Amino acid sequence: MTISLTEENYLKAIYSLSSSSVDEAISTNQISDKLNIKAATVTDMLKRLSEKKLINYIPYRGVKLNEKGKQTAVKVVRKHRLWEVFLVEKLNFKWDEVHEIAEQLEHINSDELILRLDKFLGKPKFDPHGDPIPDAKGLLNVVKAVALNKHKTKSEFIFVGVTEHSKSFLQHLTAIGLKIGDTLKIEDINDFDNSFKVKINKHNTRFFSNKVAANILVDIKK
Amino acid sequence: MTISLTEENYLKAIYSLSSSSVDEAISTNQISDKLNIKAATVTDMLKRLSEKKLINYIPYRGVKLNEKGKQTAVKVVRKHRLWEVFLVEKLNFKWDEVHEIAEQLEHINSDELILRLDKFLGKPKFDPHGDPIPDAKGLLNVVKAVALNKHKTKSEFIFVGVTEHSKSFLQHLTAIGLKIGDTLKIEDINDFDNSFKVKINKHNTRFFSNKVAANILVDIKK
DNA sequence: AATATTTTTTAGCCTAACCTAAAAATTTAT
DNA sequence: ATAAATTTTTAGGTTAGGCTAAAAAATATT
Ligand SMILES: [Mn+2]
Ligand SMILES: [Mn+2]
Ligand SMILES: [Mn+2]
Ligand SMILES: [Mn+2]
Repeated sequence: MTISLTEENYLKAIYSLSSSSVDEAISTNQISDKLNIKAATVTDMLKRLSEKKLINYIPYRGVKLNEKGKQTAVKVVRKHRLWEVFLVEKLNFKWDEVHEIAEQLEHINSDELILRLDKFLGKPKFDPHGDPIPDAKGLLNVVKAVALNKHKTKSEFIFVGVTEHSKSFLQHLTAIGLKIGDTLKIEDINDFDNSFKVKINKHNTRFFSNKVAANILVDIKK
Repeated sequence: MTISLTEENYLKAIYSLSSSSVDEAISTNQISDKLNIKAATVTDMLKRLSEKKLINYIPYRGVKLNEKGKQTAVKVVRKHRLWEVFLVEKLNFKWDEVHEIAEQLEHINSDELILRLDKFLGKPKFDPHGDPIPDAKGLLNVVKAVALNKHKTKSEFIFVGVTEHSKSFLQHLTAIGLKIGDTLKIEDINDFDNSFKVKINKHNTRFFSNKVAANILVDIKK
């Protein structure tokens, strides 16, 4: 039984929606919004994925991935993130340029290729956006990082990832001069608009809107 | 106007058929045989490619690529061969393992990616099977190599490529111990079955069936 | 030149993956 | 507990890319 590119994209979407709302069923409309595909079409596909035993679908009640479906989705995510590492580390793309190309490459079907690509890249644990790369068994380092705007303390943080992957957001961070691994220290939070005054690498002071801060993931520096 | 994966495969097939019979129109049946798609389906597609101004198609008279179609086909070939070099040179695949994966990778759509991949690989001129890689402008080193079995002389040759790309043939050459770049000297041609007795790199004597010799391309050693 | 064979096209069908409009089920508000 | 609003499904349509069977055109044989 073969899984089409389109089916892979539906599974990936359901997987991604599931990880933000743990253990709850995903609705037709959520998938429709995420993929920009009309709800009626999504219903069609859910029936087909259910037929193929990749999901548990109850009409009107939503959908969950089963083991097979989750495995398939995680594999696509693994491929996506490995290819992003390849594009940045080996071909010198910038982190805001790789997502669209990886959207294509993630559907290339060859286990041997993933295996060798992973080895060639030195078995990376994270992609250029700080997202964890599932291992060959589908196991994934859960990232316990928290968005910068959830913190109020003036302690030091390390910038470990982003939750938004749009070109404009990533380019904005590059323009500010912020890269993954940088040290961040909250110096002030403005009462008026909840914007952040932050010191980067103990050198440069920058201001982040709350929206920017909400999409920056940090670990507390030890 | 976007060109689908399927359309790319038809254009590539027509291109490949054209290079063996220069300047003659390609028939519906030739394409049907090459792609293992029924002739009626091919006719359908030829009408569509003609609509899209990628080919010159005259019903009952066959088809030729026009400039646009040729350009598209050559670009797919360029991508295919660059990816094969990547797989062999960087990921250590064997030359008989890469074709199927390259059949997928050749459809990844990103000019910037081809550009950077080419640079990363050191702008290679030939793929692992000795096939020339078209440059960014679509220009191609014409290979003037001749099949070994066309030669009768006992002079020395260099093995520069293969005309057959099947796994079984390539594995056979590997088993014999023959690699691209090796020196070949015809020691004898058997009257009975036209098989070749050949010395490889002045060391090892091997016997090639005429069919094998027909698929080995050689240059005369200077 | 007429007939037989081969090649190609046309006609009619199918499936995957999309769509819109309408109906049905569920959820929310009164 | 109804009624209104929202969500989801069903019904019917489209396009790309495949198929088979039959018709038409081109080519080969007598
Ligand atoms: Mn991405
Ligand atoms: Mn990423
Ligand atoms: Mn190949
Ligand atoms: Mn090749």
